[in-house]
Amino acid sequence: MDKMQNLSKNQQIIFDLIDKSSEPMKAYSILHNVQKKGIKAPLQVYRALDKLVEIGKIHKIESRNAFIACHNSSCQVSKATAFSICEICKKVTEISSASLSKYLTNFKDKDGMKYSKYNLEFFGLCKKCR
Amino acid sequence: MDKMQNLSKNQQIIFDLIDKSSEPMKAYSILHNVQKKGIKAPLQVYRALDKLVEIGKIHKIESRNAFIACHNSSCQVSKATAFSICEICKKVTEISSASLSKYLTNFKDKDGMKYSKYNLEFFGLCKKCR
DNA sequence: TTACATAGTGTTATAATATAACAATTTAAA
DNA sequence: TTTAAATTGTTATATTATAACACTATGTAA
Ligand SMILES: [Zn+2]
Ligand SMILES: [Zn+2]
Ligand SMILES: [Zn+2]
Ligand SMILES: [Zn+2]
Repeated sequence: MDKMQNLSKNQQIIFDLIDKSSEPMKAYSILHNVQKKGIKAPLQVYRALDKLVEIGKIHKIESRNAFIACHNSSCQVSKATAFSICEICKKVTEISSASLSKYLTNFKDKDGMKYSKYNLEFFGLCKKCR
Repeated sequence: MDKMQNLSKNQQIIFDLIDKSSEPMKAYSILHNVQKKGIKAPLQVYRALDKLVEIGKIHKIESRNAFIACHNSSCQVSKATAFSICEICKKVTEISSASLSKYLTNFKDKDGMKYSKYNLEFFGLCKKCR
């Protein structure tokens, strides 16, 4: 539930790698980078990724099949995520906007349904690429 | 730009199938269903899907790798999409909310950046599954 | 009409992403 | 300490998506 829990060996290795990376990392690129540390099979990577996503240490960028570390302390453990994605340089940034998360968390559809979770991906050109 | 343009043979076959479906369809399930109509290879499916997405006749549900027909005449040609997804029955519905699309289309991040496109996926339980 | 450009098709092969199944080991509680 | 839950290791396989190349249809403009 919180992000303080201890990670297992593989989880820690993979989290450290993603956390250091300046860009979202793909599963097989992660695999490549941790083979020298003894993680040899895709499944070992995917299992760690699943857990890290579940506890909110990382997020999956669905449109890119890639993973980034969460740097947003207020993000509700992977339950409410928003990202900006540059269509040229592919830079991905987690958006941390109280008003946006408030708006979406409270959003009700036509039937009055409220949602327990959302993922939002914005696309455009980043500062550098404009 | 508009949705009125003529579709090619393969595009029409694949659009008709997705449009008739009550749920999002996956590429290889589509392939399976159109083989009797002469579409034999994955690439034929993916090319049609790419085009249909581009012109806004269908949308890709990124978290599911599946495709649904657009039934939202006001949706800005795949540039601004929102869906609700039931986590039990997997039912997916395109959300058509003027206030939501207005809010997101006008959303500016901390640096004042406005985005040209977004995709939002809400998760929860649908009416039936609650 | 002809020439040209653009979009679409068919095909084979292969790349990239992700999970199934099973056995063993470690860790955390009761 | 015993038991349950989580994690690991491993092999094999399933699923999703693209590369490369040759050919065909369609629209447009001289
Ligand atoms: Zn986060
Ligand atoms: Zn950029
Ligand atoms: Zn739509
Ligand atoms: Zn449901």
